[in-house]
Amino acid sequence: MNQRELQRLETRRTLAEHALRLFRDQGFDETTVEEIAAAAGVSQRTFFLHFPTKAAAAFPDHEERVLSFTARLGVGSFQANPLLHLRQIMLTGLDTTSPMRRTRYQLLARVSALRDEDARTDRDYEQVIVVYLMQSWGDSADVRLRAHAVANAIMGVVRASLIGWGEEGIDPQLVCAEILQRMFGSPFDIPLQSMQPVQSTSHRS
Amino acid sequence: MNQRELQRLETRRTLAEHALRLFRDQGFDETTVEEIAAAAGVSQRTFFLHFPTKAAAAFPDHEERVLSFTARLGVGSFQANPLLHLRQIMLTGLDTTSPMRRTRYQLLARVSALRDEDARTDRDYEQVIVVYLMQSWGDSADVRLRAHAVANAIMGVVRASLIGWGEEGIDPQLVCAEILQRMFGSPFDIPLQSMQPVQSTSHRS
DNA sequence: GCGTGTCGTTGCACTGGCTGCAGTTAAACC
DNA sequence: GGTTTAACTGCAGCCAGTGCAACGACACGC
Repeated sequence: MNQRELQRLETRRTLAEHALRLFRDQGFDETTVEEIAAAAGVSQRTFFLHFPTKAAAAFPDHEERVLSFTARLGVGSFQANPLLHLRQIMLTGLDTTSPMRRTRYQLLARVSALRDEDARTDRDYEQVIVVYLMQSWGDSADVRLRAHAVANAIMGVVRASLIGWGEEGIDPQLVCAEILQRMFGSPFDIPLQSMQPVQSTSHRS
Repeated sequence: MNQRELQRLETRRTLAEHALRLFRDQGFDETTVEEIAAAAGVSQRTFFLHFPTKAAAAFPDHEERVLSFTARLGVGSFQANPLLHLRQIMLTGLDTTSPMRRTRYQLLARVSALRDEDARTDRDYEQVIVVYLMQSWGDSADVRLRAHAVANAIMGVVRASLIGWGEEGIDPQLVCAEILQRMFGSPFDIPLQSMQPVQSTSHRS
């Protein structure tokens, strides 16, 4: 690794660190980019060379996490049961060891601008999931829509679990595993394209 | 209705109309608030008296839709099967008759700033759904989390259906009904709080 | 009708996120 | 050692969004 690349990464890391700290200590709206840059010892212009928006500094590892997710999912390889595999990968991605991630999700509960950013990053995961599912399910407008629906549903569960983790410390893996199990276990573990329409609505009172 | 209120509503309607038209014709980023206001014959300052952000002008009926949704859901009344009732209300809310709504969802597919705004409005629905579900399921941190998860999952399906409608004209009611049926029909139609953890992962290949 | 208060609207000045551009410095390369 | 490259900087500027003081027309009580 170059000295240049090293310095660049260090600057980025420092910016993200101070950004999260300032957001937590004095609030998102009350923190200016100028302040973050000053705290990190660089100019405001440099901040925007590293992050496209102020909120993006709170998610500095987003890109590599998406890449890691894509790799672990094994887009390009084939699975006997893609949804089961997907659930497994989603769950193993929920590491609860990093205090920085915890701080981030605690902030999420309070700062709407960060929830916006979080929702934005989720769209990248959604795209990966859709591509992955369509490898197994086929390539049509109908299948694409189902893939989007399933991806949205899964990520909704994950998001709720993570916010619950930030707010109340509930282990996201446990609750997420249980709910996904119920959604995936049946009937979601068969390819949706092979499903027949359901007529009657049988349910208990 | 006052002449004043009438004029105010008319101004708001005109602003929203020109905003959507300009977004569609020349792009979101290429349209300034100044332009929208000028097209509607008012000042830029007035625009921000009617809408908090530029993007919000693309969703002028959001607040009343949430109120209508809340009313139709009957928050405050009790249902034998709340999830079944919720699904019904969500489906009847998917009216596909308004060309303006169609335009909006076509724009959603292209303009990320509007997807952000859409995600933001969805959080209001989520809140309503959570309150509604907790009336039936009880009031604890665990139940709240499950309610959020379910709400996110449902709205994910609805959102995907609506985008599919905008992009490819697929009837959102049909596909949404089918997928929600599969998620709700079983096992989601029993209160989650009464569910037992699931141990084994039985699935077909 | 008439005064008074309310309210939709306006202009202005200002903050702050974000960008384009031209330039400096120091590491990297040959 | 000279050239190229790239991280960083300063500056000027655009645009979204806000606070404030004011204006004018409508509403309302008398």
